[in-house]
Amino acid sequence: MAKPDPAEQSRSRRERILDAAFTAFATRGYRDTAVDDIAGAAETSKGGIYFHFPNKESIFRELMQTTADKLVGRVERAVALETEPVARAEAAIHTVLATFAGHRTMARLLFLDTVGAGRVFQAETNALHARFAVLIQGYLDDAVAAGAVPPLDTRITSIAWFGAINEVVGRWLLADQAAPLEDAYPALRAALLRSAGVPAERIGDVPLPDRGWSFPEAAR
Amino acid sequence: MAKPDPAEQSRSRRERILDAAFTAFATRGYRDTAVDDIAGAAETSKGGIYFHFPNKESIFRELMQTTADKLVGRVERAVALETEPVARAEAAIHTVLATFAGHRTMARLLFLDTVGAGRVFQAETNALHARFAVLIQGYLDDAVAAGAVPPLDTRITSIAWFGAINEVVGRWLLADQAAPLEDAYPALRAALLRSAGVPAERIGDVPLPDRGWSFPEAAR
DNA sequence: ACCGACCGACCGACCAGTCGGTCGGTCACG
DNA sequence: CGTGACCGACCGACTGGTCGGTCGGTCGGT
Repeated sequence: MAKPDPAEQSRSRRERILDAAFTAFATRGYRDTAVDDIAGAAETSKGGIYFHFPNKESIFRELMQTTADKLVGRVERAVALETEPVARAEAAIHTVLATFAGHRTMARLLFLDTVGAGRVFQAETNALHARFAVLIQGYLDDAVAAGAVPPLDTRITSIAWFGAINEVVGRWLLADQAAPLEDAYPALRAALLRSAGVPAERIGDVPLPDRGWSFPEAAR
Repeated sequence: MAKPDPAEQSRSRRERILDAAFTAFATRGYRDTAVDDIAGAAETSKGGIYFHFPNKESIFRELMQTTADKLVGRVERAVALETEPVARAEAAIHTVLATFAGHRTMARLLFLDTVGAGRVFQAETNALHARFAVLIQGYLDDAVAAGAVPPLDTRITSIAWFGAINEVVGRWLLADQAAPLEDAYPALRAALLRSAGVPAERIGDVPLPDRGWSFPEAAR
């Protein structure tokens, strides 16, 4: 079957490695994937891998890069089909969910803190997130029950809340010289309350961030 | 100074280890923290640590547990001071942000995928998140410019959007037998659009999830 | 004399990355 | 053509280093 075909074979060997690494990283995580594992799955050897890549990290980087590119591409194409702003946003959200729904491994690679965490801690983290989400869901359920908020899917909403908070805190943590975390409070509060359907009057005015240097790009 | 005070000294040794581990895990991450590091920082020895803890993981678990407890406690206390549902939600959000603002290490331990990821990948992940957030921010800015949405802090909002999506996908990934990801779309879409101030008419009706067995608790 | 707290040298598993070597092919050149 | 120098792709045993966990031993207090 299909004689070696040297050039093609050799060119595809690199792809095979990438494929194998993709699956391995996505399922076992970066840290728990040994280069030998990848070699095995790609039906090659460690030496073969190090012929094509300078080190383990570069494989991961390339994978992240191209995978993210693929997703961004999809989103941008979907968005381009719409003209009305809200419809564009909807298209973006939908594309992301649809893509991940169809490519679970892609999701794992991109979105899970798959880098490093061993199975155990994945579970640990998961439990932690769940704990907070349930806490939030309780409050939301109360709000719905009290009629302060229209009926809504409190489960998804609470997960979204937690994710939003998590991300805002995370970005703050990783920013080199971040503004005080509390500066984010007004906008975050407003976004979350609105997302749960709290009427605008109840939320009140939200100060906008200073425009004109919206991103500290000047100091360079 | 301060004579040994045997009992107290011995009781506090455990605390010292916990403290040292807390800082170490929060700054270097779980994987990059060697037990010897903790021992050094706690001014004890590896053997001393293994006298108090069965293994490295248990130290981490205990830390996560108590830290989360502390935070949940604060939130619940703050919430208990309010009666009106929306005010309660606000209190919760505010408490979380305020706590983290004052305890950066606590935030790192709890919220960063600090488990395992080496510095490099932290940055990698950060860049990835930023990339998507900026993408979203672009769409939001457009929407604001087009008047489809009232002026708002698009930076924070886009971060929140990304976080929300990220979390929803993440939970779906980790769920043992999750409903199709697309089932989450209507609720997530509605939450996000509302959070950006899209008028209710534009969003339309959102089907509620089946109630009556809202959480598969029955099968046990 | 005994015990509980603690010490630190040591073991063994694991793994990224290296390096000497193989092997199929290719390309002058006679 | 045949052939031998050469090369690039690939192999896998090995190395160097790290790190969790162990274990025989010390030591102060009772």
